[in-house]
Amino acid sequence: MLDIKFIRENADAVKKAVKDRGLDLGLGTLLKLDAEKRKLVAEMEELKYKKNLLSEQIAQMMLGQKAGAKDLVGDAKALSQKISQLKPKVEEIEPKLAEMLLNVPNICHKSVPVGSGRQANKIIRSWGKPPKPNFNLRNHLELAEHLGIIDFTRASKITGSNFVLFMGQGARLERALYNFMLDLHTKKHGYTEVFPPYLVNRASMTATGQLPKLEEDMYRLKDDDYFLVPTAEVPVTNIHRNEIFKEEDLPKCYTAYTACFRREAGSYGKDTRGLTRVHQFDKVELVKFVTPESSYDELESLLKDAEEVLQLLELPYRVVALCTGEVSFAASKCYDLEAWAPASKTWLEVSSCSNFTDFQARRANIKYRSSRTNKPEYVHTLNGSGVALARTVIALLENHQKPDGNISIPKALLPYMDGKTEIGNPHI
RNA sequence: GGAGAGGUGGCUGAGCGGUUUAAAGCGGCAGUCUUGAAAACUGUUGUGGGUUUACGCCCACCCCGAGUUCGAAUCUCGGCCUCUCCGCCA
Repeated sequence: MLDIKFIRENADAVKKAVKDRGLDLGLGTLLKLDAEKRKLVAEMEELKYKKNLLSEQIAQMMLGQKAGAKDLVGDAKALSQKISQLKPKVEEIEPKLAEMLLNVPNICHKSVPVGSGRQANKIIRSWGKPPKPNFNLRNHLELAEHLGIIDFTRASKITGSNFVLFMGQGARLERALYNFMLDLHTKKHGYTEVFPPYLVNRASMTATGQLPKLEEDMYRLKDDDYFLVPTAEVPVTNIHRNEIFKEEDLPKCYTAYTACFRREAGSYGKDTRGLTRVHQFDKVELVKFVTPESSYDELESLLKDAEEVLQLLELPYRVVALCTGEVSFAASKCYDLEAWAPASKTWLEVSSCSNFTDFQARRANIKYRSSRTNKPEYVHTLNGSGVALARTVIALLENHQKPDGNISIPKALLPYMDGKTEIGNPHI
């Protein structure tokens, strides 16, 4: 959420930012409602002031056992009535204004390329070389079937389409991957490990920006109005909702493994086969709470922490800076990490590293006591996948396959695979 | 799930219709004293919003939301959360 005061004073800049994202919001209406509301509130507060004065007089007269209080009570009553006539007008505007405000996106950083669509994104750098084998590569579906490590058919029987059932070495690989990532981020990169609830309430979802915009893409438990986490970003960022940090406690860095649940509504027909777009996937997430001055530097280091996962897994990837049209609603700047899948011949988005500046912090009311102003100021929040598993598994299978269809395990992962150097079909 | 108790400022804790603009203590900050520090003493000390060139003034906030009243931290109703006991349970 942007500061309404900021929008008021920088209307043109905000309008341009919204336009750069390819959105069309009635900012004029928002500003008009805001002005209208302030006028009404000022009027109402003036009346309240008078009423409070009268009440005080009445109190003193009653205590002094003086007569005449009755007349004043009548006056006060009249004021109360006037106030209650204004109240509904304000209450009509408030929710409209709040909703409009929640739907204004963050303003992109000046370094973000202006444009819309993937083609406007900017490739920052690439790492690793795609394998050039002298045999025919199998895609991840063929490999999964060959090795017997993923059973999509039975997953559909158990739940429905686009769910995954990892079996045997596949399940083992999944566990190895997130343990490896958690160890890397806690031991080498200094993040604190957390294991949060998988269900969160509406306030938490609103604070990180999933609501109200993306409600249809979330799994919701109607009896309790709880949501299944679409990413660990939600529970982990909300750890500090309505809190004030000491400046010396920043930056605060967390990493968390959770399953992630997404309905993927509106993406029917896209990536319907395999692991690319599934309703439940595993992810290790990185979340930071930092001072405003440091947030863009922290974004770069967050990105490097995520990149190292792919480097150690020996997966070729590229870093993409998203353009204004592609940066997510709550973010001011975002890098995607895309791993190369050589058989599918596609770049797979396995990580998204974003700086949300004070956008989430304002919604979530997360502050720190600044030594500069000695007042509570909003922190900046960042998060990134470190990394998302299902798609990383695609890249891992396709890049590390051998001519016989077995998968060689990268060195960094060996300690997590009981020393097994490859995954093979146990029945062959 | 059932019964009871409770949720007050950074913390402890009083107040249970109008001298409360929320007592007192602890903590924090500033000053006096001191070579320096501690102690002691003095002062100060929340958040959000509106308005003002500014000093300031005003409104709201005692878990959240409605209500009663001229007036609510205090009374009523609904919700959320915490603790204790019971039940159920991996």
